[in-house]
Amino acid sequence: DRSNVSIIDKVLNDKKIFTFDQNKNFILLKRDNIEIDVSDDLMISSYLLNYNTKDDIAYLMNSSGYDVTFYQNSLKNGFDKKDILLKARFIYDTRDKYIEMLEKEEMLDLYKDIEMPLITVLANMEYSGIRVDRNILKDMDEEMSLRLKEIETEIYDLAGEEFNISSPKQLGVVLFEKLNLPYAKKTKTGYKTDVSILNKLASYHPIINKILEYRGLSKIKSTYLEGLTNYIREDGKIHTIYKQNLTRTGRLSSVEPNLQNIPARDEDGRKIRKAFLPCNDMFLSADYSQMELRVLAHVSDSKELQQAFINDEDIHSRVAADMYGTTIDEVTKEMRKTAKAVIFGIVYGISGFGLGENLEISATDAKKFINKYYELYPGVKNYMDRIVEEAYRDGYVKTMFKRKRVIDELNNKNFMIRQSGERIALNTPIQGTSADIMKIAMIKIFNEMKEKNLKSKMLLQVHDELIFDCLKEEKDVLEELVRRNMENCVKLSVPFKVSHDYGTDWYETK
DNA sequence: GCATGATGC
DNA sequence: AGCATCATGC
Repeated sequence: DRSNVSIIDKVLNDKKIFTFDQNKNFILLKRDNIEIDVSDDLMISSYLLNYNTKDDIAYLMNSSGYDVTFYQNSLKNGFDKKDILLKARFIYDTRDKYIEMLEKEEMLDLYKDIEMPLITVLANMEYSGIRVDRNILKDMDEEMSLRLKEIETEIYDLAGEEFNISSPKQLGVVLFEKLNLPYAKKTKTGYKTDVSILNKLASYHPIINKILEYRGLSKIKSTYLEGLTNYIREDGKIHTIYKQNLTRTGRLSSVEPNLQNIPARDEDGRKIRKAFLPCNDMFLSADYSQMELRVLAHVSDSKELQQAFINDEDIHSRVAADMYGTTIDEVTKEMRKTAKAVIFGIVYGISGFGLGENLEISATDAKKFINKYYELYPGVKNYMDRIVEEAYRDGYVKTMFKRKRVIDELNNKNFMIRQSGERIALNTPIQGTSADIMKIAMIKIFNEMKEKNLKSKMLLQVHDELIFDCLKEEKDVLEELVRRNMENCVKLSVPFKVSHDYGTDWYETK
């Protein structure tokens, strides 16, 4: 009921305000040009403290003895006034307790200096939205329908029968029983038919590449061409929602739609980006290069890795040269690719098995690469041993900015699950610290843009990348401001490097 | 509602 | 192999 909404800012003007989900409040009130200054948000504090709150305070309250209606049910059956009062009372009554718990966990700074200020930044990005041209998507969709129809016919011809290509179950039967192809691997429900399996089969039968193409194109059609169109609003824009209380590492997630997984690598898919357009003159995109590896170099205090970044070397080539005992100039594409896979493995908390799968070599050979890497970068090895030991001792790990993640997997009876817990312990401080730093950069950039009264807007965040809708007269100021804040908001033992690009659509903005 | 498989960093 | 979201089949 918005009939009395205009009195809200008068009533709340000089008060301290505690909320649950200020982002939602912000966007509701923004329509009436009301901006209130919120001091505490229970959804955020409970998230940092590892409570399961989702987007509904009912989860939190009902797990401590209340019986309030879940938001989804209230939407269906109407809101009960008593319920609303109970929730408000709960927010007010528990505020001090939650602040105390944050302080005890050393997360008060994280809460006050990062997560609370970030709410406004995200709400503004969501409110701005990004312009998407539905006609571009429609044209691409029509072309895609034709291509899919063609491929479909070719697949039926090659298979000698018609079947549902989108059903992994039916496809498995065709490939492994009818065509008798090798590498048949079972899942619970049938045969595995994912990319890695199909790639191995490509040289055995021409149907395989057609299936891979069909899978890729139908993903583009259903999720992006059709999916995105459904989210274009009256204003011609897509307004994604950033979830600030979901991931276990501190990253954001993006939903309805997810704008953090718009195709980038595959050329066919990448074309989707042509439909994303600026409202001002152009997009500016700025991304951290090798963010997680730089964070690893810092948290592990690996002098060798740090030196490579200080020298601004191509890190994958550097590691390849060291691993194979050559100079950087002698590194081949294949050597670099292997080194890159090993480095990824390190960031994800390596196992010989996992790396072997990825490189399609035996686990034993993969383990040799890993050992070689440890020899070259003893600091990284020490870090990995230390963080796993600490995780077993404490039951949790923390990021550089004290974000905490409890790892229950480490107490599991199952060896595989404990191993997975060790990988989580290795990866979370790296991924989480990167997320912390990106959040700090976003807040600084947002505030400085506001201070300087810039009309350009921050629109999207994709983990290590920010996208702005830029006015041409603000181009130079914005570019300098963004780079300076991203590179300098946090000082590590290695420099951060930010690269940027401009474009009149998102496709052009490499 | 779960499993599978596509997409991103 | 770490962290995610969405579409589809069954």
